[in-house]
Amino acid sequence: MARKPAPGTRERILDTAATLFYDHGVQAVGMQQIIDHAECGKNLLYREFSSKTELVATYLERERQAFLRRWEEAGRRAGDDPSARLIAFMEATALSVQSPGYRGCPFRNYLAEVADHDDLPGRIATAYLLDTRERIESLVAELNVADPVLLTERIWLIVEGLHTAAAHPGGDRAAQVAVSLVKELIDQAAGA
Amino acid sequence: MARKPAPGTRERILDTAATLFYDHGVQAVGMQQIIDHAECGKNLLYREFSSKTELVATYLERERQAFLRRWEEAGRRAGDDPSARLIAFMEATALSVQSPGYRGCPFRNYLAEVADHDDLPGRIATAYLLDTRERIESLVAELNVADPVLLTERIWLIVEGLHTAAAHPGGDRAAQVAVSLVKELIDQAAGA
DNA sequence: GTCTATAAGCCGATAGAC
DNA sequence: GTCTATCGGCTTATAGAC
Repeated sequence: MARKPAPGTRERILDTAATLFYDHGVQAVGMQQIIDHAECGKNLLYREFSSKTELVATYLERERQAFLRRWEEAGRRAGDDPSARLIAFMEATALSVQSPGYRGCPFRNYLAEVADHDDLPGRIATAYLLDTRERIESLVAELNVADPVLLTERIWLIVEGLHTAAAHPGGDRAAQVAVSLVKELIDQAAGA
Repeated sequence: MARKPAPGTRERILDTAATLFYDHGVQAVGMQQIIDHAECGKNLLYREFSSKTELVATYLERERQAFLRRWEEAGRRAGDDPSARLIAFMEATALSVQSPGYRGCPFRNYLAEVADHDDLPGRIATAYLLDTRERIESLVAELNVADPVLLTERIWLIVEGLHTAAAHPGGDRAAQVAVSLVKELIDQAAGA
């Protein structure tokens, strides 16, 4: 009789790969390296993930799902007020970029290191960016501001800057500065 | 006697490598690919650049020199007023990120795709970031604003965001938005 | 574990200027 | 013929894939 597949193998490989991909970049990590760290055989890895591209896509998709959960949780705690939800999103982002070992946004890093955005990982990464931007756009549309397009563009610029700046030397204060600046822009657009 | 070395060989190879490195990422481009595009032999490339790391470092260093020239030229045209110089820098940056084929800042892309920042290319890239940030800091210090540290952090956040956002889908308006936002922040900090 | 492709880097072979 | 800039193939390691 055949041996039963060990449960959680796929997740364990994916965990290992995700850590390596994030810490060293997708291109710099080889399949052999993942196998060594996951302590599995090549056959097992290729049984679960038919190619490196698929493994990368799964890694990014899992990150995307995690982002969506964080977004929903932050939104739930912030209630119905769109400005509170925007600030909650900024604070959640600020928290994530301040986590130890932060090395930039996985999606932005992927798009920076791989030029071809037409394969599955590239489509997931661009979808993440467009989706996040649209979520901000929707919340801003609920605010009663004179120029919602401008405010959306400004917040998005700060979000992009936050992810990038926090990964660079001297980026320790970026999170705090980004949150306070977005608050000020919302107040300024809504208030006065 | 002996054959004369062809003039401009080093520059031609470097031009080719720079284009490939920028368009496809440093890691994705092999030495053979550079040789094929530059239409030279391996020996010639390795005579001019002893390793790929050195070639990448030379590429980044040349980009850094080009940045310094643009900075000085923009500063010269803006005159002595620090706020005019800051805005001139933002406008020059806005222009560069709107150039066709823009695929992000070469230094930030390098740091995103290579995790080890201790080798020569990594040191050049981080030096560029710290230097640029300090230049902004110096100009802001010349302004009479209540909180120069905060204004510096805010402008830097927008600069980081501009480089990143302009490379992403829907980033067409980022340049214009970044310039106008920095103008507003300077006016707000100095004026009212 | 093995296979093929390709990476970086090295060296014998080639060829063009005197 | 001689000398050297340049070329193309070689080596070793490692990539992805079966």
